[in-house]
Amino acid sequence: MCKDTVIDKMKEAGLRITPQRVHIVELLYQLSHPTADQIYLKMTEKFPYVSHATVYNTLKKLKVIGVVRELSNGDKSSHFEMVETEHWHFNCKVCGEMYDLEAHKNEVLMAYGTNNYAFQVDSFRVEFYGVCAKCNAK
Amino acid sequence: MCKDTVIDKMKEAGLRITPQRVHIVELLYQLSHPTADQIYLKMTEKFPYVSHATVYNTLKKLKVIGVVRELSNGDKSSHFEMVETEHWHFNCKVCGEMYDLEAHKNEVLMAYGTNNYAFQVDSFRVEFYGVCAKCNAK
DNA sequence: ATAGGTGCAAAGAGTTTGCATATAA
DNA sequence: TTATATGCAAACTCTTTGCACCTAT
Repeated sequence: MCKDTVIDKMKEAGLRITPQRVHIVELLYQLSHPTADQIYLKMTEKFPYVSHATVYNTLKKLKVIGVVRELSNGDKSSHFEMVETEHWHFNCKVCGEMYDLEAHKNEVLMAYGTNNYAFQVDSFRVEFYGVCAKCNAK
Repeated sequence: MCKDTVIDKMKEAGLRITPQRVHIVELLYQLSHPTADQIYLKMTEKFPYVSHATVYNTLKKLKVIGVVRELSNGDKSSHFEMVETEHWHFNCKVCGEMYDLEAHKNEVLMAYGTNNYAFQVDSFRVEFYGVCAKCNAK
């Protein structure tokens, strides 16, 4: 999903396309699953008077219309990323780094349950997102 | 992993086995991925003067020794669960409910990309936990 | 005996809200 | 034109911290 598609979806959803919002979308592509505050800090380079409210508010709306996903792994603050269908992350319990796994996917899968790989994988979980049976029935 | 195994791991890690901590472990089994505050509230039934500090502190230590995992999906507060190797959750974007998927796993997998199932699956992600290559090399 | 845990209260951090002003449509 | 977004500041919620007392080992 490219930037223009995201902006189209925002228009469809009745959201206004402001320069701030466009830049937030751009930063979501540029930065690697940033926190709200990381986006805020980058924003200030282009919009020195941007407020936290704008960043949080926009991220929340992008999430509601389904183009952004909020991630957290028990760090203080949430991370955000553009929604793509398949998603793989590796979370290091030592340094707290969150890796995107497009490149390392097979290596991590192989590493699961062995000690012979650069990544040491202790466990994994799978998260599905959508509408549950109960809400679907309404 | 049963309660006694968890308590053994706590001893091995040099943690003291207090009545409060035993009860927190029990509640982690009884409740379905509770928040810290849900555990705190249940605690007060047995320990009327328990403090938030005790609950948060204990959950953190259980997490560090690897028997508890902290989950979050952008709700205000984190959810906690006992670590088991394979983990599947379904997160409903309408009601916010988090379902354990042992029973529904196949149904959810089938539902991915179709409209013919009770669960409507929009996307998924996979989270691995362990030690990254960089930290492993140290 | 003593290192570590508990309960209390206050502080900290991230996020949200209310409101006046500004702006996209 | 006008409904919506922005920026500011204050409020709110979740989590952590400091400290005196207590307790598991």
